Amino acid sequence: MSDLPQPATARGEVTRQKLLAAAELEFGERGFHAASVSSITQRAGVGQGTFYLYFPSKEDILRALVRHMGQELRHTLTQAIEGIEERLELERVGFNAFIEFCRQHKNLYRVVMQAQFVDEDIYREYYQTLASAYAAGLKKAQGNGQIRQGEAEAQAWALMGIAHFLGLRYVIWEGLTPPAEVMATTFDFIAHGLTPEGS
Amino acid sequence: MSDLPQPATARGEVTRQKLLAAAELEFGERGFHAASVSSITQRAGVGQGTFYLYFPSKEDILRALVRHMGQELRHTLTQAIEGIEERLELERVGFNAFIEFCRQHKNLYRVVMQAQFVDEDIYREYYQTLASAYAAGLKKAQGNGQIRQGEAEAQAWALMGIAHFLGLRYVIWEGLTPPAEVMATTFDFIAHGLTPEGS
Amino acid sequence: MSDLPQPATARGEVTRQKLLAAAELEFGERGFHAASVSSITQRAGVGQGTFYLYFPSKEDILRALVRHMGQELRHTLTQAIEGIEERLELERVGFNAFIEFCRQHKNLYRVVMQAQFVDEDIYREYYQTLASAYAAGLKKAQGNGQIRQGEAEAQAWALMGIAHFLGLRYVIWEGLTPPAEVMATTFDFIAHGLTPEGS
Amino acid sequence: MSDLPQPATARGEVTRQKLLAAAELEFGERGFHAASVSSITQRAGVGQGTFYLYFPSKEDILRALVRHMGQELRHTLTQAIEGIEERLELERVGFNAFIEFCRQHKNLYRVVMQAQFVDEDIYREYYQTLASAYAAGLKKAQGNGQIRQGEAEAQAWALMGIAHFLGLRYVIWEGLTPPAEVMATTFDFIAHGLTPEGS
DNA sequence: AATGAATGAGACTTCATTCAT
DNA sequence: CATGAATGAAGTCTCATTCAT
Repeated sequence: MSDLPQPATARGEVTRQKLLAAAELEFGERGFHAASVSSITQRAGVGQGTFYLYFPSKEDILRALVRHMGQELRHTLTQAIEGIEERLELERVGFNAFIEFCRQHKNLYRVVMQAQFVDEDIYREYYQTLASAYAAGLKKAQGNGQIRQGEAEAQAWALMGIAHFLGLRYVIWEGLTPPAEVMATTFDFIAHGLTPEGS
Repeated sequence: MSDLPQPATARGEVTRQKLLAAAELEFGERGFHAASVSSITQRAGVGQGTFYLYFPSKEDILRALVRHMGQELRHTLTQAIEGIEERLELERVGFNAFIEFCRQHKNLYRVVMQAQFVDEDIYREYYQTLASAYAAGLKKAQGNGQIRQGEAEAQAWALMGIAHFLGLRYVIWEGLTPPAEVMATTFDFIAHGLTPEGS
Repeated sequence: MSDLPQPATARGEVTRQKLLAAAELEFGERGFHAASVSSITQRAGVGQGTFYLYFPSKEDILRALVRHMGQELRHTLTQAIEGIEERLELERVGFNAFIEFCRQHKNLYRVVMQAQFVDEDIYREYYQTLASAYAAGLKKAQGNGQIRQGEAEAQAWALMGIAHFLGLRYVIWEGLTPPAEVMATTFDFIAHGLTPEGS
Repeated sequence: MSDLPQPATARGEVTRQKLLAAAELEFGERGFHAASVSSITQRAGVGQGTFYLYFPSKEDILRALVRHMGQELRHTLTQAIEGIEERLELERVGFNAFIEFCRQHKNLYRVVMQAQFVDEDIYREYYQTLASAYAAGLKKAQGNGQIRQGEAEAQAWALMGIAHFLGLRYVIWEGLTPPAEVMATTFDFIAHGLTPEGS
């Protein structure tokens, strides 16, 4: 019937980006249900009808947004840790990069959490994609003897949980980079938690 | 208008509990917005109007529910760890108790997360109350030399993050108690992360 | 089926009066629709169900109230003018009595006006009963040559209009007895308007 | 949320007028509370949601309607009496114009009276605006020696009361222009009531 | 490619009334 | 005589989506 809209023009792409940016703000501030399509289009500075030229429905823009933010996050982390051999150093840098990402995307948590009630799959995909990459790296580090042996999947989710909760507590709620002692204690915890027995 | 409705009879209390239980199911399955008051009352087996005899609004029953579940969780954990002196043992038992609580309250995560978009305060209160109690225990254990020194608050949030994410990944999403290796790896991580330098 | 309730006991009559008094306040303050039966019973200090022991419906208590207030008003006016022979003097006294009645029944206007939308007949009855008695008196005064000849009905409604609007403007809206000059001007107007040609 | 809806297109203005006209009929026939928004939109021949494009709430359309009818009435009266120098002649013409206005706006009384229970201010404004203009004219006529000295405000409200009650009794309730004798008696009353002592 | 007026389904909430106690 | 918990009909208002321009 109606093909999924994928405007090819540059002008169209600009409009699409404006809508995504507006949606991020609206979903973050008001939540998915309270954010109306009209508030999104107003913020984007386009007409209400224009929305449906780019997204088939309000749910779809949330899906697109979660995928987009997931990609950005993974891209940022990948860039940050590129070339780092030492695994614990990599963890530290990755953690810092995540915190910084949160600082620049205050709406990340709320957008992703809302997705759960709109499309459970997209929500799981967001975390699972992250976790798979994370676990793969840890598995390799286990192979190198850089970190403690064990279920890499479990380590990945545990580390994600730590980052998530500290990000929530300090960055999202208080708008701070976590204080130095918090960071120190956290790394102390992670480092000893991961360091192999004999080292 | 704004009289807090509180029918105090025994019959009334039964009705209130039925509504809370129905709301937990509805909010868990459908999410706050998709769950209609009428679906809650139908599930509770009472008339629509009855709802408003016990809760001033749909938002209020969510608030009540989050507080209720928070209390139940804290009560369960407190019971589980009662009398345990050794801190790492306490962590293990507490963690297991949390996992078990998740298994019995599959809607916990979804209910609590929804609260964020209805009443941010109640959402924060849920975690902060948990974290404060957790941090207090850790502080004491640091004093005893049972665990590594550091910012107890940071340790608490990190440990909560680990439990939360493993609960999400294994219990909520897959309906399992985490496999033995996962538990083993996780505790290995926690134990070494917390154990003091010299031990 | 259910006979119109007419409790014979003294205790019952007390309750009925409490309900009528409460209804007068509620209908006056909030208007018929905004006034709930439960607010009336609360104010009367009786249970909600008790209401229906005395009045078949919310509309019925308004009907009863309008009839009641109409009777009181007519009774008050009748008492006030009793024995006065001179018609203009009677008008003055009656007018003053009406103003005083308004002062003591601030809700009169609002209660009566609401009746119009609940039961047009009771509303008309209120004014027509008043007007008939008024016109009869004027007719007689015309016969005596005390006032100008003419359609007594028209005179009655005109005089009622004057009293009503001055009562609204000064008593109901401002809570005052109309200032002396206002009263003087008004009577000047009425007196000359009614005095027969030759006098 | 609270943007005042004001579609400015010509098509929009037509829709707005249709809604106002429909509301006048509905409020007049059924009263404010019994008149549902959906009955108004049905009568106007538009969709239910369209209502809220033009009026923020059901209360607001009543406010707009009362203001609108007040303006129309004042405009009609102003036109009718334009250029008339002799004050008593002006009163007669104005009175007739008012009666004619009532005949063409059978819902005027009911619409205005309802306003009292929705927004007391708009109700008072309606009468006060009328009364101020009326009193100003009377004051001037007093200055010219055309009418009896006195509190012009009191005269204005008395005259408004007369017109209102005769309009109610004959036009609104019976659908008639008041019979000739009624008009004659009324003017006789007014004329003598206003004519200065010595004339 | 863009617009924004129009739509109508659907949800929360209130409240008159009933009835078992 | 009195009560108050329970009911369910009904109404206001929001908002995603469509379509003619």
